[in-house]
Amino acid sequence: MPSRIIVAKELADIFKVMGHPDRIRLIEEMRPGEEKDVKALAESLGLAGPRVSQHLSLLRAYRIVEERRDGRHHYYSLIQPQIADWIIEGIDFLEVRSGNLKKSQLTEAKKLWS
Amino acid sequence: MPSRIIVAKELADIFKVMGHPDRIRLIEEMRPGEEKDVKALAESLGLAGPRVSQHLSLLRAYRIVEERRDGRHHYYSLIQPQIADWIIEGIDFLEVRSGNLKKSQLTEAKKLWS
DNA sequence: TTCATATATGCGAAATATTGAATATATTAG
DNA sequence: CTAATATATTCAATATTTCGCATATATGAA
Repeated sequence: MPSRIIVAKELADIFKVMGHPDRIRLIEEMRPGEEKDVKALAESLGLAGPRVSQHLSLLRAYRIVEERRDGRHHYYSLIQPQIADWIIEGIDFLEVRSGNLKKSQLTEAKKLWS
Repeated sequence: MPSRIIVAKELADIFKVMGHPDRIRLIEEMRPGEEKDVKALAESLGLAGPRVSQHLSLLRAYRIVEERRDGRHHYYSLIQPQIADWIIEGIDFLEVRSGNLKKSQLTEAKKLWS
């Protein structure tokens, strides 16, 4: 099988993993090299614990995050912190898109995440 | 609604759009500023016309590609050609992932698409 | 007009993803 | 040990995507 097809498939897989707003926010919450436990992540996103845990286990399955256990706390961090920057670069491609978001929101989000 | 939530949602949307191997390959086929018609795209990917047309209409809905009609040919091109480069940068995050792909395949795909 | 080509759209079935709730496990405190 | 906390896993309902195929439209050729 040609390498392009394989690589396209693998790329599609991580895009799919990141194709969920909660997971994007989780990744950005773990910005370089902030490690956080599940409860802290759940609270800052305003989500239920089990949901965050589910998202994290998917991110872990795709080796985007890793887990460090300390007692009953599970601390998560990005395996490749640069992935958070790469996602932020993607914000540039939103500008062109129609209507429902203003340039100020894009720059604000960029700032908050950087 | 906080800008981070809105932007995360919008980012997730384009990630979702790119979360399909055919669409990634389509984008890379239209590399800067190669415009191609549906038949040419379908042939180089080895896919049926209608499938490619469906993918393209999704990419168009998300303003990733634009269409130029000339007679019965519809030529597609990237609205923001840099998006193809950005996707290629994402290949770096695949290296860490387990097993089924070799470093040589990653560099080969990168080369073929660049 | 009729035919062939290029592309788009609609449809239904199968596969996948998301959700919230319930339950399970592991760890520490008392 | 028991209770409480932190996290993970499972389950079923629902929603969304994907796929292949059939059909529709639009253009140009004869």
